[in-house]
Amino acid sequence: MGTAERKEREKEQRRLSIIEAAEKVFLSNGFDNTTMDEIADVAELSKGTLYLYFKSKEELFLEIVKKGSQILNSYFKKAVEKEKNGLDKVKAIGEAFIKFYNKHKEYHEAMMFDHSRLHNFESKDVKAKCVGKDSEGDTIFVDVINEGIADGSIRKDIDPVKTSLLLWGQTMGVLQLIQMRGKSLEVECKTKPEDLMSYFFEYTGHALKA
Amino acid sequence: MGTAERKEREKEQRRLSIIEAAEKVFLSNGFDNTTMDEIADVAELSKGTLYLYFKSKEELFLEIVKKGSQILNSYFKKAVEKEKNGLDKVKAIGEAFIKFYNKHKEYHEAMMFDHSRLHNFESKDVKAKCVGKDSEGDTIFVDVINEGIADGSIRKDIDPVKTSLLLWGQTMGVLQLIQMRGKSLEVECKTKPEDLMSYFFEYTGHALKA
DNA sequence: TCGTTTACTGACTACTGGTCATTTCTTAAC
DNA sequence: GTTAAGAAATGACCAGTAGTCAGTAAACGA
Repeated sequence: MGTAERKEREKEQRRLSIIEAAEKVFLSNGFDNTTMDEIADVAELSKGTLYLYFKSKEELFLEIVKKGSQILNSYFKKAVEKEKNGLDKVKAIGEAFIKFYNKHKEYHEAMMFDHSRLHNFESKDVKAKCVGKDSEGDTIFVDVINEGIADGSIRKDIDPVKTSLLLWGQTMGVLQLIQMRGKSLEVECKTKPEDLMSYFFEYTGHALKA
Repeated sequence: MGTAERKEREKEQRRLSIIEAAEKVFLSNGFDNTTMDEIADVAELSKGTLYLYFKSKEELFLEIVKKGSQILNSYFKKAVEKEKNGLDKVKAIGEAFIKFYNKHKEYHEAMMFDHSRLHNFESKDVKAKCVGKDSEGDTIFVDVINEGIADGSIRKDIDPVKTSLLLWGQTMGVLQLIQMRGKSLEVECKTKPEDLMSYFFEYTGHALKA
């Protein structure tokens, strides 16, 4: 009989509905201003039940980070398809990042938060990506750089792995700077976030091109 | 009579001793794992007293961040003195950052934490620095880049202000990546943190040099 | 129908940032 | 030396919240 299977499905369904509820609350209120009781309310369950499905508040939060990084990843894949040479693909990835940042600011914020606070946790998707691998084991960044070296659009004396690490770190850093100093940038430096970003692309292009 | 002055001094002294106690606890346990009671214990005062001198736990924490960024600043100043041309000074600043990171990991961590979590607070020293100004109003980064352009060591078509913002953001980002992925870097990418950093310098040199 | 397993509940605990009425100490005038 | 006013410090207390667990309800199989 399919009872066991049905139960399995229902359990998974419940799990997903908790994540959905958590997503709503976390993304609109942030980690610190979200209570487990609130999530339980939205999920129409008691707090205790949440702990049957997730070990802790942080673990539940990580599910949202994971979703965000999956979305980001799909942006990357789409961006790469359109371009012909390696260097353009690198730029397209950068632009995809910005697009993601603009369309999903809440996800981005959650991912940043995770990045800087929840060290102790394992989030394969996010962790792996900055290392050049996404959740499916692809090495988008490294591949694209290698492609660029092969097709002559990227200079030959760079190290693909190190460079992909660098680009990831740099992009995160610059975005973080923009996110936090947005207003003071304009006031104190007369620099619009978009301008700084496109300057960053230009700079990176210059650093990589053959 | 000097009573008032003496009281003033004593008050300042108390303030400093609270900061000192807070520093010990924050730097060894981190923000989240530190309680105000613990700080009060170390300072040999009651918790209530802490709140006579500091508005909140976060404000007290910011004092530590401030100290860190003052130390960092002194590293920068020293680094710049030694070098002759602009590009070398930029590199020296980068190396100073690493030196600071290695010698004062706990401060660096505190500063990172502040950066990513305590948005709402004003920490002039830190905030201003990434914008090219330190607490005394100097614009070390921008100055150094301008110097490099003038002496011909840095290419003329870069924007000093935007570039200094970029370099700051990038450096923070790369360091953050190293700090968080230290072990997995070596395992998954066969890349030592130091190697990645020196590669970063090389890369930056290439991007800036005339 | 009934015993058993599974899912769920919500009152409870432990902890902690922040408050404030009360106590203790200091000072200066008499 | 005494005392009253003011300053400094205290710690019991409050409110909020992550996480627990004994107990209840529902689903199931016999």
